[in-house]
Amino acid sequence: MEAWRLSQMLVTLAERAKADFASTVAPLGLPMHLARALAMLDEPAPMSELAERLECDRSYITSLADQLEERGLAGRVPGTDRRVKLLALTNEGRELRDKIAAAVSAGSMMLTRLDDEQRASLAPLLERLLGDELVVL
Amino acid sequence: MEAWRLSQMLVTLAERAKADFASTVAPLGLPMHLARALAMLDEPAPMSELAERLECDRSYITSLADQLEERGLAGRVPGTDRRVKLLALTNEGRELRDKIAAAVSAGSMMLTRLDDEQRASLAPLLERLLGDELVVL
DNA sequence: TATTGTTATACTCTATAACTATA
DNA sequence: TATAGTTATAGAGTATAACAATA
Repeated sequence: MEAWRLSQMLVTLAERAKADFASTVAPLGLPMHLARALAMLDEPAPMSELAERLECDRSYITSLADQLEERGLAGRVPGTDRRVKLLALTNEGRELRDKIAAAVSAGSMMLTRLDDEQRASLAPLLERLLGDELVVL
Repeated sequence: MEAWRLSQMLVTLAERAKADFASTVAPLGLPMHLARALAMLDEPAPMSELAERLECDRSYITSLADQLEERGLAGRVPGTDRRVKLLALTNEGRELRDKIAAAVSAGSMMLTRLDDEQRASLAPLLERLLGDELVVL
């Protein structure tokens, strides 16, 4: 069955893509989950929104936020609704986020294994697979 | 940067593909890692070979083998080298493996979101991304 | 009463190190 | 001495449930 074989490859690729990303980011001193969180903080976002975008529990966002704060990469700022806290990158956080983007662009599997044309044909397929949901790291 | 965006999508897809596979397989009573192991046991294989193919430590294979045995899905059989143990599917294991393949073929993201032509163009790109290593679930 | 974030806790997956048996 | 598998243990990542503050 073709779908079965594709699924097998996709799951294998999933493991590999994560390992690839993790090892690209490790030299910058970041575990993968923090790098992902950093990458989606272009603008301050409510913690509950992060939970949605990362598809994880709110309590885990608390833990991520604590770790980002400890490292001086982000801070909690109050929202207008006083129950809400926004997570916002510090200058240091923004710098690191840019370094991550550069490192991944330079060293990831995507660049080393595919040429321009192949990347161009892969993009719309990935978009389709990801569906209409937000495309976030 | 295009590579950066593709990497972001790929990591997101990685999470989703695994969740997709896991939830497809869950109704059959199997956690994902056991389903993966099952899928690569077409023929009896030394435990150390499984460790290579799953890219994990040998000790973890011991744990997987224990779980497969408890469920009556596979058994350890001695190899010619008496240090080696082969892991081999039972009949029950083979049946379940076939059910998994059928369920994934019928219900996975690959089928529901892509048409035949798109799947045909995705396959060679995935192969390229996976490189020359074994393509295994 | 419903929602946001926090705390405390526990579970799953996986690795490391030390060990046994065999080569 | 080196290799295959096992055992005991530990860590990372993440979830669940109960809770406080605010709406």
